[in-house]
Amino acid sequence: MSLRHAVLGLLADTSASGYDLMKSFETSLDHVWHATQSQVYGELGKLTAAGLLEVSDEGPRGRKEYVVTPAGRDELRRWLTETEPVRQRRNDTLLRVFFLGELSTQEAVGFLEREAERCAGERAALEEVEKTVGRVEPFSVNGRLALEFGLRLATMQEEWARWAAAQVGAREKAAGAQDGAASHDASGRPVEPKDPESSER
Amino acid sequence: MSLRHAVLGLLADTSASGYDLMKSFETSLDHVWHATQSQVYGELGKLTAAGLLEVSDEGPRGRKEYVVTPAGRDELRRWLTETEPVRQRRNDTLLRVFFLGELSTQEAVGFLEREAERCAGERAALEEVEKTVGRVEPFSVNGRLALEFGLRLATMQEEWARWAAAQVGAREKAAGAQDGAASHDASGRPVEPKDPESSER
DNA sequence: ATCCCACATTCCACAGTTGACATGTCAAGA
DNA sequence: TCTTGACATGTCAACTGTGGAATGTGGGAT
Repeated sequence: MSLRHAVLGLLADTSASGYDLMKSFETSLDHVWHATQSQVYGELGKLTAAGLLEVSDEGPRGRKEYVVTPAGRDELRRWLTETEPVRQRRNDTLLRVFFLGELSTQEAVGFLEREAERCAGERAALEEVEKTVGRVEPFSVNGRLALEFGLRLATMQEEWARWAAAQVGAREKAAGAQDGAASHDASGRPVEPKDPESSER
Repeated sequence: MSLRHAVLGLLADTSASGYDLMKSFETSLDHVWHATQSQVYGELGKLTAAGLLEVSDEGPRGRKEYVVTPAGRDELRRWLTETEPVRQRRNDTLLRVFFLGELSTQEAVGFLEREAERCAGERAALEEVEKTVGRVEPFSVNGRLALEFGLRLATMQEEWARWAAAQVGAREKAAGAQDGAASHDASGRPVEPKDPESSER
């Protein structure tokens, strides 16, 4: 559902072609709202049919320039002010954490350490973006908010993964001769207590 | 794709019926891997047809008890050790952050403050779980790792949202008589710089 | 005996996502 | 002139996800 709003939002200030929008999705929004060609062109058609967009111009090569209609602008505002963000309900890494008991402690620690390294790499990349942005041009004010989120998230995840690796590694030491038993909880089931929310927005 | 692995993982230690699995998804895994009835029963059929599960028992009311086959166990291990977690590529909240410029500063601050309150509530709920778990029964060792992740995530998100609200609010003050201009960057487009990664795993 | 709720399974129509495929045009460079 | 890569659009089939609906059974309480 938010694809339509992403398209409306991108067009809110500047009209653009489908191809331009694709570029925006690839460069700026890829990790905030990934969208494929099929989706974007499909959505443009739907939004136009629904009267939320209109074709403002046509150029060479079949180019169509889209602009938001007043109805489209209203819909964008309605979405922003009257609906709640949809929370994410799936997290592949955490799913795997639940089943780490299927692995040896060494393998489990390895998984968590790889995760930490991946996050460290991501944090470094974001820090690089932060530097570039500071030097090159006035950064989008809202883009900077999102960048900070990404930085804090990467940092948090890295720290958690390192902590988790240390926890799992420490269990091996404490378990000593009871390695097999210590990899599982009392019932051997990792799913018995109420699961913590790990939803991400 | 990970639904199949979630099912395999849940069955790895204890055989269960489709209905039991549904309960596990609802209670323990709902925020780690949400799954619907259609999906679970559908997947059970596919996994059984593929030889990764088998029906070990049948009971009253058409009950079928499923157990993982050796091939199923191998597939679970392969997934855990040979594939990387799929990263999330969409985040509704951050998408909205990109378009906060469409709102008044007051509205934008309101959005961020509501977000912070939601996260605070989530953190409180997780802390409650943490306490309950400490008192009631031995908590799954891996479940506790996930719980800690959820806590850190909620905390990080709350702090970020409060920071962001303060940033946006401070811009209003600094802008003073230039309120309209200050809500946008130089070009009025929130998407120009390379977007920070906000992917969540 | 009857009722009701939990146990238990199967199925549906629709929407969203993926990862391409396909075709055509323009403009710059060789 | 020809080539090539970017510009530009549209479409497809398969899969996943959603939010139910539907049907039937067992067992405990009244």
